[in-house]
Amino acid sequence: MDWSAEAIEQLRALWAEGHSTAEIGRRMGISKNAVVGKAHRLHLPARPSPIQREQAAAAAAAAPRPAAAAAVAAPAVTTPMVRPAAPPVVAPAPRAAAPAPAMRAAPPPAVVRPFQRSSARSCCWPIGEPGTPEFRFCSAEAFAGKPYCLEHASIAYVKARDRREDAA
DNA sequence: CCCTGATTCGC
DNA sequence: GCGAATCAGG
Repeated sequence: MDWSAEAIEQLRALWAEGHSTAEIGRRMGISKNAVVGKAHRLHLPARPSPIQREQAAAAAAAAPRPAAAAAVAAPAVTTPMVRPAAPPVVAPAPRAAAPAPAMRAAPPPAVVRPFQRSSARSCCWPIGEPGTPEFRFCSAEAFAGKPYCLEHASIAYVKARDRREDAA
């Protein structure tokens, strides 16, 4: 896997959209290990892993402060709709700064058609982290009725293999 | 057994 | 830097 700028962009985009590492791997034709390894090296915001969640929970149980205990006891508001649930107040984890990546502000760079107006023909490939000020869309001229420019369409439309998440 | 993500470590 | 192997959990 040569991690070209596009590849990294795609990884970032998919990661920011909250896809599982295996799913990202499937889409990019690489292993989930490659995905998670690269993500780690890129210092992408770690999403709550089963393991860490358990460890945090164990830590919470081990050192139950009143406030934390109350938080745990409470139904903890509603579960976010996005799958990678942000580590809520419940976790007094040392890695507290978990930035809750999931925002789903970005159109999935996949077969799903985002908000493509018939008149709008600028590429809506997401650039940057959704939710950050830097986040924007490519906005280059889109390619022949597609929501993306030629460059991004080439990486957006990937082999329709086993995609479970966006198979709308 | 399917899945999840993180870390390790030889390359 | 890369990613398979491995770990650790659901």
